[in-house]
Amino acid sequence: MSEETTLAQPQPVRKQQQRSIVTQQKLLDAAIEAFSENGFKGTSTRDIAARAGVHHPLITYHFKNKDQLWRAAADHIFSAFTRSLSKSLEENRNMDAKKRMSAMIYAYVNYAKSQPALHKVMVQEASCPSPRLEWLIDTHLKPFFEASFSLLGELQDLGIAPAGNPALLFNMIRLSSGGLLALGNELKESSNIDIEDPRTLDEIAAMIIRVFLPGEMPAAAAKAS
Amino acid sequence: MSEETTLAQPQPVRKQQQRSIVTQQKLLDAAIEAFSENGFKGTSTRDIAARAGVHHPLITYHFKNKDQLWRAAADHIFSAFTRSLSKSLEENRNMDAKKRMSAMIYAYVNYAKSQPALHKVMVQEASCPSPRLEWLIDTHLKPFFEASFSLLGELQDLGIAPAGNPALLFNMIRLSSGGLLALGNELKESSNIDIEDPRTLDEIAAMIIRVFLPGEMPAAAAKAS
DNA sequence: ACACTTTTTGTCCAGACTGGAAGAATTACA
DNA sequence: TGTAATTCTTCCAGTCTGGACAAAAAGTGT
Repeated sequence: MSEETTLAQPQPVRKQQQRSIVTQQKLLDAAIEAFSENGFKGTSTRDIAARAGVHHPLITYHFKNKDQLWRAAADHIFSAFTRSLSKSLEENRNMDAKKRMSAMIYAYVNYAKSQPALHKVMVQEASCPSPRLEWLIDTHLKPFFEASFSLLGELQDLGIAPAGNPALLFNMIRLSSGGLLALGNELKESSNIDIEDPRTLDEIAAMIIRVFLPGEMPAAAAKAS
Repeated sequence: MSEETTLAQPQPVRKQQQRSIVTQQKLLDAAIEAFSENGFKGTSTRDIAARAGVHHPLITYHFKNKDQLWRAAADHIFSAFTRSLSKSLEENRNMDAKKRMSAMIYAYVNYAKSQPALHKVMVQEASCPSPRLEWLIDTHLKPFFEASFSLLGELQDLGIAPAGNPALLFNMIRLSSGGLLALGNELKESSNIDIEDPRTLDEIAAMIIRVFLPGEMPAAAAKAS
């Protein structure tokens, strides 16, 4: 379920051809782009096919229908996202809680920049309850969120993060990074913030840490949390 | 340009009829709802008309076309929004800077709850540069944003708000309130946050103030900023 | 080289879409 | 009350939608 290739066909007798993998990848990339620009309803399968440089009936062939294509595309970016964040947590396993959280914030900001669709898709789907939204939350968001809540709780106990509902706090962090970067063009015009400038990304991450994790780690707890 | 009624016709010889005003209002409300759910491309004029309980050619009659209807609808909520925030600033003109900013945050959170379209529309339009986006920024966002930047700068000088680019800081505040509330359904599922509960709104506003305005006003500067 | 499978292409469909035309109904005002 | 402007309704044309299908092409494995 969580991997691409061999999505539509039940059990291929022969191995999947290279060109088929390429087509699927092109369709997924195009789908992410299109869906994040125009939402699910606002995107036509023909538009996706055109962006991918491919004939539109190939969508039916590879992904069965528009809904399945959406799921595959969302799965694609969200698993890459959680993979990237898990990796960051993994690499900093031995660091103290503040360093771990900071590293995660940097990872979040960078991934959100490279894939703003991540947040746009959420906003578009969050409008009204839909099977797509539910699937997305259960499959990708919940596990990662719950881990973050507890890490934040830890930081609150240490007096590093401000008090209050950690879930709320986490979502504010999430919006200050992912939500901010999703606004892209608007920020340039309205606030003279250029997210294309790599220094801006560091500035954003640094500010999030300054704002949401203002405390310092006590020397005693600096090694193990 | 900034007011509804008499949008399509050049100069009506007779005054506008009551039923016409009602129809326009119903169409505007329906349009806001529909556009915020499905984006510009994803919304059909027929859908809007159906939500408004009105025949679809009335859109042509009252607003000329889909694009003009979008502009009228956006104008509607954004001018109500800036009006609401200006009122808050006005009422607290004599208070100190922190109180003024706090009041604005409360106003922002409350308006974003009652009109989540405000933020959804921005995210949907921010995807790619569009004449609609530019118009929205120039007409409604920029004036209000610039006032906020300078108020925030003031708070930074007083050591109340964290240091850094005030424009960035302001946008984080904006996303932590408006962006958060736009996620509505998702938060309930993913983070067990119920934005329908009025206490949640207070909790959000209080947390934003705690996080973004952690300093206290110096006694000397408490009266005049 | 061959038969057989996977992948792509071209074409078609029924329904929904936008924008607009034209006439009927309603209302304002003298 | 009569009539002319305003508002609403009914229809149509041309385009786009998601999806279906057969036939062609390309690749696989023996």
